[in-house]
Amino acid sequence: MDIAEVAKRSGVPASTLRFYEEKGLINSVGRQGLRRVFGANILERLALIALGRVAGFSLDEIAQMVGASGSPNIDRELLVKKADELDSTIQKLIAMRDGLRHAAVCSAPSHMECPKFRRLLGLAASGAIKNEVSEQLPKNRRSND
Amino acid sequence: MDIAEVAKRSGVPASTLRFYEEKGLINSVGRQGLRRVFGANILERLALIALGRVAGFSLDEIAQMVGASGSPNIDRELLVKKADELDSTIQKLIAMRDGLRHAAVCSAPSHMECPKFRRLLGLAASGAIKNEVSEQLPKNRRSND
DNA sequence: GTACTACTTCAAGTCGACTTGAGGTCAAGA
DNA sequence: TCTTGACCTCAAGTCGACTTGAAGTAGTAC
Repeated sequence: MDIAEVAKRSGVPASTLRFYEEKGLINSVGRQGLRRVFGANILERLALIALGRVAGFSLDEIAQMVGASGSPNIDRELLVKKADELDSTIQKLIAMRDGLRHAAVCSAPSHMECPKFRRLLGLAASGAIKNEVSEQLPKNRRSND
Repeated sequence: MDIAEVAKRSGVPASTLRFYEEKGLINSVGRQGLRRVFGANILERLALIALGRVAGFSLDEIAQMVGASGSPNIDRELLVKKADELDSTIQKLIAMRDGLRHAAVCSAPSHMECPKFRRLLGLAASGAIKNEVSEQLPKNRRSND
């Protein structure tokens, strides 16, 4: 497969594939002239990378886990840790969602006068929600536009 | 309150407070010489901003909602929309968390040979999880270090 | 044999939310 | 009075994950 084929099949832009290769996240099986040639397992590898990104790993972390070569040392402890982090993120987002949903239908003249909203505000202010959440997820990626 | 006081009470660094003021997210009630003087409601305002950030609003969006002045036009429709977005984010994170958690205890010799892990991989590859999630949350903020 | 197109490299730019640094001002304490 | 230290402004830097652009090359179609 050439880079365009991989891009098409995976939805990952060619520029990103080159970038990933440079970072050591993927590699091509060889070249045809100048052009990279990728093996079939590249798609799986890209899926693995996508998975890692969604789970909140940075590209560097992912590179460490999957190495430059195969699909080896995914540290099980690390997985548990990430799962736990995700869990606490989820809890916070649930609190947020419920708060937003209530605020949307709340009959108080202004949100500031709604006790539920104020409680939510308190949560945010106290930092109960604040950090961690933002540290959890990868940066903004706009859908391959 | 001077800026240091606000910083201490809110946990928001002074540099960030200046930045927020510049952006029109907050304003001081006046000056004492050069120094900004903030009213008591600044803390509530900052909480509101923190809340917005956690909910996935950008600073610009927040600025629009809270205006430069008081706590006015928080658009209820927008709240519902954000709540829905949060909800779908939550669903995806839950899938991720469960997948990670399983992978951590899975007895398959390599993750690649575990059917559950491969299913998760498939999800990530298909884009079922992929985007939106990353577009949901604000950028990385390192806990005021 | 030449035009075309899809690839290549490498450097630089982008985005959002801040932080950092240089250089300046001002009120209070020794 | 002089120094200290907390504040000020404004410009520039940072971070991660890419994208974009310029300039070059190589395989294919005519």
